[in-house]
Amino acid sequence: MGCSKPAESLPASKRKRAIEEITKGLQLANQLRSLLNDSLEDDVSAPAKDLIFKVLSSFTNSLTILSSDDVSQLQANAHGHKSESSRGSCRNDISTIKDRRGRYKRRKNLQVWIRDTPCLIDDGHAWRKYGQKVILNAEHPRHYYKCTHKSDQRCRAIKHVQIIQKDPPKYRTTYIGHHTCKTFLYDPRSISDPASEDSPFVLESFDCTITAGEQNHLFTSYFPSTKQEHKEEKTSSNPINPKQSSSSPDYDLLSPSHTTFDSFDYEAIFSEFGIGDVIPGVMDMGLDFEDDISLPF
DNA sequence: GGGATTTGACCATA
DNA sequence: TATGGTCAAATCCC
Repeated sequence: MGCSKPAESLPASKRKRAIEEITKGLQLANQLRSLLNDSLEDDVSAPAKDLIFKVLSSFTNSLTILSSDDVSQLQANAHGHKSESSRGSCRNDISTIKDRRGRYKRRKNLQVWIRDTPCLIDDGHAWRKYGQKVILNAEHPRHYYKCTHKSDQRCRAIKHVQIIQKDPPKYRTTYIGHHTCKTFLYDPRSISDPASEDSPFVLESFDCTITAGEQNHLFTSYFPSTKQEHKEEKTSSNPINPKQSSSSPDYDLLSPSHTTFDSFDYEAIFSEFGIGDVIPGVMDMGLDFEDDISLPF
């Protein structure tokens, strides 16, 4: 998470606007980069590309700085929140526990990130599956994951994974809410939490077959592995069902050093290198945590 | 034995 | 009321 000091003095509304503007700038810079890629010869466009690269980096850093206080705010606001782990910890009152079953507040208006990928991706966070549901008119069930650190660090991030297309394979991963856990195993210089991303977006058609050179360039400094995630993805041919045995070619792509990344940098990196499309989302940006945690915007 | 996954039941929302 | 989201006991696996 950010080593940079957040823009704490900035009012939430202004900060939100600033982020929106920067996000817009990021998109425009991306368009410019695409134009440069299309229209100019390499030797001519190299300086321009370099410039664009710096502009994109600058926007990315700005977003990181502006967003980096989300977690501290969340944790501060979460003070006094009833412990998740206390739920059901006392097994001698089963009837009481059963009575409470399913009593929860459904999350809504959370920030959402959607990724459509031809293979499953390791986002660098540890997830625990907590449910699976057959979705109407969907060929494959949806799988529900929450952050492993939900109980010990009250991290509220969850994700849903669903196969939306079989041939060619297409997985839709929906990230909901921000990671508030501090267990980041990655290089803190490079990694920012999804919490840093202030604009929901849809990533479409991420190409898992980028070259090794590109992968090294993109990921080498970014990602060691998450033990649990790595294990999960290595031991499963069906990435959505980790318990099944493994030999899927798709899954071979999931070397953690190559595919582990955080969503925010995911956008930044792939924007910068022109891999995959970043499409701004239109989803509600508000937050409505069940324990009244709220982001400043 | 402890942590992760499975799965049926319950609840919220449209 | 149908559907999706979450819970938690049972089960599995290392």
